[in-house]
Amino acid sequence: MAGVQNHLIELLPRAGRRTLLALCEPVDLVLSERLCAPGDATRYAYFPVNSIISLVTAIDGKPVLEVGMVGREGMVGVELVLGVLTAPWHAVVQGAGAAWRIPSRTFRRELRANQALRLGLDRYLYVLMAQFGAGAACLRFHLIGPRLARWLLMMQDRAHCDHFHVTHEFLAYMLGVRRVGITAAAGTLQRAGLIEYRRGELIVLSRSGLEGAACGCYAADRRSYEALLG
Amino acid sequence: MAGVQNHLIELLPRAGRRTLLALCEPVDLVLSERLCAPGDATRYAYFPVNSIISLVTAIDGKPVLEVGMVGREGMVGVELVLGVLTAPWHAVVQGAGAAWRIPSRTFRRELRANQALRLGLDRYLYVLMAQFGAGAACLRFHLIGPRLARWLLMMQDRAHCDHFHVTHEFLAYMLGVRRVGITAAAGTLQRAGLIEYRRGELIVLSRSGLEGAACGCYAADRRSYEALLG
DNA sequence: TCCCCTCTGTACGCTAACACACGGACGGCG
DNA sequence: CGCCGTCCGTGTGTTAGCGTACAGAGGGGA
Repeated sequence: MAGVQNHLIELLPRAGRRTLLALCEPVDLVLSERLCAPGDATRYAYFPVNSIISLVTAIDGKPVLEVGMVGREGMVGVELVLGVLTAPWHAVVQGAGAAWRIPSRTFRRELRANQALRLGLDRYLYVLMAQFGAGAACLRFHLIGPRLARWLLMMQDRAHCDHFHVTHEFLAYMLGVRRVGITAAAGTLQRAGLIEYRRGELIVLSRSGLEGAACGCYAADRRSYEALLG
Repeated sequence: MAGVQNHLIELLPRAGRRTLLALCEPVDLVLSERLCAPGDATRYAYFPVNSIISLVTAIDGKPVLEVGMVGREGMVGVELVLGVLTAPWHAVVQGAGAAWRIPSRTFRRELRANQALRLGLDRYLYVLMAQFGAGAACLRFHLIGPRLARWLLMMQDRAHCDHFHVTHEFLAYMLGVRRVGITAAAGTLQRAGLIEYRRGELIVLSRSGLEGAACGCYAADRRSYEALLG
């Protein structure tokens, strides 16, 4: 029980937590694994422990832009909470690690029985929606540099360590920009001494520096989460 | 009962519909009225009949970009469904008209009692989330022209008439672009014979033409709604 | 050790959209 | 009828980011 390590589960009262965990199985998610795709029936819900999953939206079926990031503060498969069996986006493992997994049917049954679970996940859904709204504005009005800084901070929050495996190419994909755009922005952050990277490994040197470089959306997101699930 | 005219309510079984309507009162929403703002406690939920409401997201407290549009196919106040009492965005009346209104407390109580209501609204929430995700990609990758065409079509669907009162200035605000950008795009649509406008009045001349000019996001949104609430 | 593949740096031309500014046109109101 | 506020058209210069292309630098595998 001490090793649960998913915030949404930890928020449950003792009894509800125990029954939910009894229905879950621990899994190791591997890098680039696709947990679901739009249109496909969702087979499992996931509660990440130290894994990280990106929610990636598609245009004409092709995934093009990250719209959400899920770590131990959240879950993958929110559509099940709303009684829908297919996901509206791709969910791609972006940081390998452990997660709790529960079959869709079992999860939906438990949702009906476990009131506290339902209430907690409803709040998480609200936070997600709020982030989507704010994220759209960020995408439209903020420059690549601040957006990159924000992304790195979100990543670090979920990775719980200061270095991770990402290429410029990948970052460009997540932020919906060209690789060259990332090279420029990341170069600036590196010259400022905030990060350091080489060949796909990136290290955060100054968290506070990044917070200064990031747009206000990062702080806003955190406040929103804290207020409802803190 | 014949005059209900809100799709979410009409989807309810006869009994549930009747009890919900008994708790609602009809109101007339006036142009530019603000139904809620982020941070404020939501006082009422609204089920538009022939009114139209824009959901507008803010950066640093200033509303800057429309992220959703609500007409008789939806509702304002979804946060209440998730058990949260404050809205994450502004809701601004964009087309005057009638709506059903229900106080927050009453609505939440009814939600607990009326299972069908809850199930229907959950699905609506899913559609909203899906639209937010897709909308972000649209915002990022599509040009002003197609986005404008899409917006006009969404508006027409909800207004149920082919002319409405909007200025270029206002359209620019909704789409998060400059007024001049709209002038250029709207001029193109007008020269193509798809719309006609003068001094704040805009008329759709060719719906099918607009459908051709709009990005695929319009059709995708409709499909998504039809699939779940059609 | 050498090769090849991946990743990063840089360069060039292009364009959608930006900021700002101004003039003209319509229309309500006195 | 004339005034003035609102709304639309246009023009000029600027910029962030795009598409593309190529070269060098690591690093792993044969």
